[in-house]
Amino acid sequence: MRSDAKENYQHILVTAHAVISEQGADASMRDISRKAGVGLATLFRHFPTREALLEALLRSKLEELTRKADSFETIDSPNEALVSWLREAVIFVRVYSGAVTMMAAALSDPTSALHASCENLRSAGTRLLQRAQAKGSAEKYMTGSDLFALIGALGWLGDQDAFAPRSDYLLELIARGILSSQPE
Amino acid sequence: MRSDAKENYQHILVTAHAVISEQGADASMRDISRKAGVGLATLFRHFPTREALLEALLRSKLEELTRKADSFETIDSPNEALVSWLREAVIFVRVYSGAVTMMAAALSDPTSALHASCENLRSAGTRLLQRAQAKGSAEKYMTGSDLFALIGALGWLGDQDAFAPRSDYLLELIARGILSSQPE
DNA sequence: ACCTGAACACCGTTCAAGT
DNA sequence: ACCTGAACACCGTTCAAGT
Repeated sequence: MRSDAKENYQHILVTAHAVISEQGADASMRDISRKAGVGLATLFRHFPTREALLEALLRSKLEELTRKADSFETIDSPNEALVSWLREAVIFVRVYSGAVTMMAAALSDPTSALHASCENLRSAGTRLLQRAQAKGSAEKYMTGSDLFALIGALGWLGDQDAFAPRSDYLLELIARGILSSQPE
Repeated sequence: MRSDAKENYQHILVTAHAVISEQGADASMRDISRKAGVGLATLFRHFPTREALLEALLRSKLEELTRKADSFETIDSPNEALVSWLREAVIFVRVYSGAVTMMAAALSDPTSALHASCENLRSAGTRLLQRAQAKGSAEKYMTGSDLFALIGALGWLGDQDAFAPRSDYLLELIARGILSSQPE
């Protein structure tokens, strides 16, 4: 990549973070390019889709969350490990309002630039869930996709002004639903 | 209203239902007006906002759901009454994809044409919740807004292709979270 | 190799002009 | 009283032309 292109790339990322933080994941691409002081076509060559831009913005944080899932496996209580990671995941998907809906769409669209990242997140959670099913009290019919779905639902709650103040309480309520399996 | 205006009004509603069923609650207003064979300005005079159009489309079903909440109060088990109505409510908010997000926004916007209808839905659910808290095992710190929030979250799940097939299972899981209060 | 402005086909909103 | 076409300021996408 030529050095002017590299500068543009970085500058677009910084500006995009600022704009999307303020306006949400469906912010105007034109607006981002204007505020980055770059031609609109330049933005689209670096990031051919909105998903590609979001993926670049989220990549490092997604990897961090995946690593965290691994490290949480060392927590004594499998139940507590699962719920603690769920809390972290819900905080993460709320970085940008509307991001979680885009991530959910990416899961069922293999051509999305966000698809692989979301798959990784799902499989990271799956390991914690399976441990809590084997050695804890997690619902035994639940899948990694279900866990992702609940992260999504809680993220959506946090995006709604009317519900955001109660999202922590509702996370704990849903956690009780997850952990309600009876020992045999 | 002049008779030609009345005809337009009805015809717009029928067409809007068809278009929004297919494309979701964020379908193009221009597209609706074109398919209704009516000037775009005519659509906007009858329904000054998208919310007003949605409200007109949902009104009768919303009233039906409110009545159903009343009749469910006669069900013996307060827990079962609450969860049965929750199931009905989740089915209802899924009539149009994206409708539930619009309803959530309407709750915290008193100027929205949908605001009153959503308030009514919330208070209908609140009565069933309070009965299940007093005589059943519903979470005692839960509010009517929380119940609406969970309906919204489950509706959102149903709007996502990746999660829709599991939304019934996840409803029952969340229902367990709601009913997990221990008798004292 | 990289960037840009302009064109294209859309969108919601508004309003002067028609019947 | 009611309707309409056109204008306005947007949007994402594409592409010929510039350096």
